[in-house]
Amino acid sequence: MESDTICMGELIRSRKSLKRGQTLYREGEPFRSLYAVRSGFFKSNLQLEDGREQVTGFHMTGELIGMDGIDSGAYTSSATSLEDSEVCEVSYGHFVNLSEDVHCLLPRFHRLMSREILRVHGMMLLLGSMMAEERLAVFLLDLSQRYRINGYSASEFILRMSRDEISSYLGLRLETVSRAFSKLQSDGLIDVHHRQIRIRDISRLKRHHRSG
Amino acid sequence: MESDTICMGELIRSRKSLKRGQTLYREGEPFRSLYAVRSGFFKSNLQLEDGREQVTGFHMTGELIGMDGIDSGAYTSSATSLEDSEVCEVSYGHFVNLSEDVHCLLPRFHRLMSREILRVHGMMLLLGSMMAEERLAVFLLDLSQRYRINGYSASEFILRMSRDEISSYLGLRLETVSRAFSKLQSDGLIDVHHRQIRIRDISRLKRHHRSG
DNA sequence: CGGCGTTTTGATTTTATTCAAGCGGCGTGG
DNA sequence: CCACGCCGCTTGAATAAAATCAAAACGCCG
Repeated sequence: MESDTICMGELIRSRKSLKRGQTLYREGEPFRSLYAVRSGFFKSNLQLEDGREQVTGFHMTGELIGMDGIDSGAYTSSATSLEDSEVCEVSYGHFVNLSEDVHCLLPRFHRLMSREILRVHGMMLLLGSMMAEERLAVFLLDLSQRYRINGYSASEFILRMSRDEISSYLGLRLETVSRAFSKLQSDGLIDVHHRQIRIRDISRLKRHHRSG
Repeated sequence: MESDTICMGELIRSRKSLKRGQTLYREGEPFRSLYAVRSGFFKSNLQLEDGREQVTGFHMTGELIGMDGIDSGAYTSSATSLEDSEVCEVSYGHFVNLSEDVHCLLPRFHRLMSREILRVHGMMLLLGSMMAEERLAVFLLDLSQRYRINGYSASEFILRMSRDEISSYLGLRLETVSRAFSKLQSDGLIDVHHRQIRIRDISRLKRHHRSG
């Protein structure tokens, strides 16, 4: 095997650009690579035979996707870009080989997988025990925090996904999501104009998600 | 570091027995170990400040739990035995060291983490887009399959968990779960007597979960 | 300006929750 | 051994929440 730096180079070299709406990988395709989002925005979703769809996640810069393919060797979800995006393709085989030599990789990878488990456990809590408005409030707060982490405004941002995609992710119907947006606005917690969101009162929005 | 065999010995030596109702680890405790279930039955659950609880999983022989602690270094869920159980404690530190030498460990571990991600994505689908009876049908089919894998009957088994724990897991109320059990029974799909379950018509139960 | 896709809003129905009561097995103590 | 009370579960009736069906508003693009 070659030197670390070359391998490291290989690892991060293969970039891909995707136009809005393009699919990065599809449910059932053989799993070869993980993808680190460099810029842009993605959704992951599952399909049920009868046509029902479940959006399982939204992913932005700095996040790693494709880990669901490791178990069976085929992706179990599809990933689609919601705006022009760039990813870094990481060959899983290369990664495993490389991590034998480069010590710091493995713990980081494990933490990323663990974090995905946490996230989805949190989604179970949301889907299992929160009401519509609370779900939306938690969703907006989560987005807000992730934008902040990436250096964007935490209080003002543009939704990259449609109401329909939000509704699937939150286990609601499109109309219910729309009503919840309207309610949060009329309560003075947020401003909504189409996909433009402004959080007016973040602490009250957080409290919303306790007291219903 | 000592020889592989000694480490391997260490890795699997530390067994723990738990009586029914005992807690293996609690949300917030520092993360040190993963646990492989050797026998018995566990539940994992999250707590919300306001008292709401979400059961995030049920775990039986052969399954690995505790992976949610890797990211932050503290467990983010609690694990409780639902019957007298035995686990094998696996020090995460030891495991990582050992996996540098013993090649086969890492892929297996990654697959187990990946599998947990799959499982919970599936739960998102269930919680996000299925109705009460369908959720219960899917739950029973999943249990059935896991019992089969472990060499038990797939068509007759005893539930280790209460109606309340099932309802939390399925994002429903206890009463709704009870009604769903009764409905599946009156439809001739299953027999229920308290916690004793018999699946009468597995293929129809599977279809139930398509057509509602 | 007109048409299209997306979103919002309204009225109604369906589904699950809530509240309340009853059942039934099980263990305890008389 | 039986009666009692408790706990977990089931069932019923009323209520609340979200889904569904339907229509109107809005922004976008040609």
